[in-house]
Amino acid sequence: MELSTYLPYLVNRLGQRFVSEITPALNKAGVNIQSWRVLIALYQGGKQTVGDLSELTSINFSTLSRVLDRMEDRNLARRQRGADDARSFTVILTSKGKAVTEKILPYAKDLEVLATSDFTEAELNTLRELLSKLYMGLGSGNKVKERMAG
Amino acid sequence: MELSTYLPYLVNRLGQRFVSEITPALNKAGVNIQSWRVLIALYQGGKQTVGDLSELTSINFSTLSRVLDRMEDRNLARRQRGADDARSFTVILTSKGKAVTEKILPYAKDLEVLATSDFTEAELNTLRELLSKLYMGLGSGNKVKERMAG
DNA sequence: ACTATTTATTTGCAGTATCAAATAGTTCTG
DNA sequence: CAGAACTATTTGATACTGCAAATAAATAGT
Repeated sequence: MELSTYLPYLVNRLGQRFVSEITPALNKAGVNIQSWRVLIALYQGGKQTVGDLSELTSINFSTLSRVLDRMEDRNLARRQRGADDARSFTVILTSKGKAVTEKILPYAKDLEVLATSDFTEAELNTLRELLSKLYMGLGSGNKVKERMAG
Repeated sequence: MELSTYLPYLVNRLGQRFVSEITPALNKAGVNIQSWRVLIALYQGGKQTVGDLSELTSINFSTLSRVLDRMEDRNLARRQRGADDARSFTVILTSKGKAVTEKILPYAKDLEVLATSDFTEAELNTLRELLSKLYMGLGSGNKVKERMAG
């Protein structure tokens, strides 16, 4: 086990670093990392159910439920009973939520731009593609689980 | 802000997925994800101070302190006053810690192998290099912070 | 229509994380 | 070598997370 080439290790440490780099900007705006993930997901993806939001943000649905409580308390988002299916809730950004998102967005963009200033466009595209491919390859109900079970 | 190409997003969801894929194997062995990170770090890196371990595992030092408490309770690792510098503690794997690590290791390796079964060797190497390069580029005291401050 | 099953979300609870302050030990400076 | 400044780690307080069970609504089978 060579840690320095082990993908879960490489991905985890990078993710942690992204979080610690963006955190000061989030603090200034009074939101935490999870709320921020919800904010951009809603900002970009538009209103969606709690379940879809959980999938999109990779936040456990039970955790997400409480993140949404806090966001409602702070008037960043609202839940609305699903019109078609009353089991579900549709989550929407409030205008304050939108404003807060737009305040943070420049920092978030800068973070990526500056972090990749040594990258060529080709490298950037390759990295994005490989990260997506790997994510897809790890989807639930796949060969990993099958083999693990044995 | 296109979420599907935003690196912090791509990295976070992949990291979460790695965690959820390895978790069943960890549960069977009675350790959580943080303890597992410490275990492999010690297994591969040998004994080291709490601070070095925090750096290597990306676990907040204060969190790590308590993770180590639990690991000592479960006899997976031990702290030893630093010989040269008595402020520091050297953390070492116990034989039980080593055994548990070796029990989990095959699953951890499989996880990576199976997740990348569609990858060519070249793609794998590229991905690892780019992840490392990005991590290095985000190091503390760098241009990101400088520009963020302005 | 009536009960069983499935799906979406929340909640109870116990564990886990993080910030800031405290502790303990070291180094630097005069 | 005394005291100030620094470094490594722990602890207190508080907030956050996630599993499993509970709730609530939809759908299926009879």
